[in-house]
Amino acid sequence: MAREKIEIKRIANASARQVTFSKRRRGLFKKAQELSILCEADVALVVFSSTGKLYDYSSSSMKMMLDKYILYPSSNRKDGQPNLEIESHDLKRIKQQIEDISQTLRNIHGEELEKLSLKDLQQLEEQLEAGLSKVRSQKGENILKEINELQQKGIRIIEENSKLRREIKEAERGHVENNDTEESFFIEPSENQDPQSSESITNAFTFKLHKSAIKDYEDSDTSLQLGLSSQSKF
Amino acid sequence: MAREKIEIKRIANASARQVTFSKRRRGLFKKAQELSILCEADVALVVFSSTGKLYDYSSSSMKMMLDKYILYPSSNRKDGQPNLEIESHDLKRIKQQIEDISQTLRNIHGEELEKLSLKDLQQLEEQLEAGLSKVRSQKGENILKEINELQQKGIRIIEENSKLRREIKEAERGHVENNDTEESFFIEPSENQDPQSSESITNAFTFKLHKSAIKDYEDSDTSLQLGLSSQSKF
DNA sequence: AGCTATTGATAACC
DNA sequence: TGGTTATCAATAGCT
Repeated sequence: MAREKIEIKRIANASARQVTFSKRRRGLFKKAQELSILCEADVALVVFSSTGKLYDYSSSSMKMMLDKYILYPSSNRKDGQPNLEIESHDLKRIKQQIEDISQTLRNIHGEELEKLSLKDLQQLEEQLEAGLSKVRSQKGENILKEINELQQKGIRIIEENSKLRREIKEAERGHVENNDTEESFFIEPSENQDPQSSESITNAFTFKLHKSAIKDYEDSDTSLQLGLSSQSKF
Repeated sequence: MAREKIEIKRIANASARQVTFSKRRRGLFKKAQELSILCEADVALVVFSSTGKLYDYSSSSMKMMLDKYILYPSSNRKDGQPNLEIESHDLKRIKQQIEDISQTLRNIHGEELEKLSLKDLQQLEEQLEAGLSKVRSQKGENILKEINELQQKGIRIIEENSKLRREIKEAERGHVENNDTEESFFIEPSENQDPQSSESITNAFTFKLHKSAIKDYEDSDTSLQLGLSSQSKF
């Protein structure tokens, strides 16, 4: 219904097809709505584009429509046979799939293993080993990352610390009356006059953690867990 | 689109409404089909007349369409909120279950670990270790059980063997013509006249397996895997 | 995303 | 329902 008559067959040109889809889809939905209003009909329309996108319309709730459709007596149908296996059939299959997967999951957690053959157990063991290996590897990466971040943070704090100490020295040399107004960061200058504890508590902790972490990580990937697993996500 | 323009609202006259329903319904179904053909779209259309009569069309099978619709990911929907209210009852729960299980399963197989926090990874590792431990334990039990069965079988065959040998001796003493009609079981009597190889090959294998299995199982639970994992279920 | 010449759908009538 | 026809609505090809 336009400049030229077109044959009803797949439109070859993809973009032309997309345009036509948009236009005709709108028209179809409009007509569906008009029918439902003019004639008091219940209309449900579901369209999937060739790319899988969903468009739907229902004069009432789609749930009600589908229930109505599914429950429509098969004897009154023109297409005769199968009607409400719609739910039973596929839902059953899906439920079965979930059941199977759940069983696998239980097995993975070491439950209900009695039902498995030795072959199954062997496969399961290999799966778990592979997964465990990957999990540990990822954990290792995360730990290294965390350590790195802590290290960077430590370096920044040390620099800050040195800077502050320099400022304090200068301050002590001259005007003592300014001591309290000077902004202090992490380290209270008056408590850091012992040269041997020249790092703040925070710094000391950071680096202790760093050193032992590196060491512990290299020969055991679990020793740090308690200390680090309570950290936030990153 | 006709002699006069009409307002889109319920047609008061019942018979006029019925006529319009027939005509427009046909038009709607035609357009639905054209859309599906022209644009390679999947279209499903369900119409109930005001009297409750059902008319439906689907470019593919209606069952397939509705499944597709019901399982359409809620996140991709345009109508936003309570999307698949169709989700009759369990469907929502089932979908959620599938999501959860799939995610867990992927994690267990060591996929998509990047999204997990160190804490999550730690928990996952512990889960996998626990599961692995149980799987190995069960595998050990199964191995012992299989060994036991093989052992019992071996004993039975040895007894059978002895019995057969006794019968052969008796047969040799008397009527030799009966030799071929006698049923032989696992062991061909004529090939077992050497007293030192008095067990059949099957028996020998069984007991070799048994001995080494017990030994190997006690200090390593993997050495037997290749040999036994190809056995049938039991 | 608009425009418009055409085709297609259909309201009123039979 | 089914058919006819004057109109209105949808849209194909362009821009």
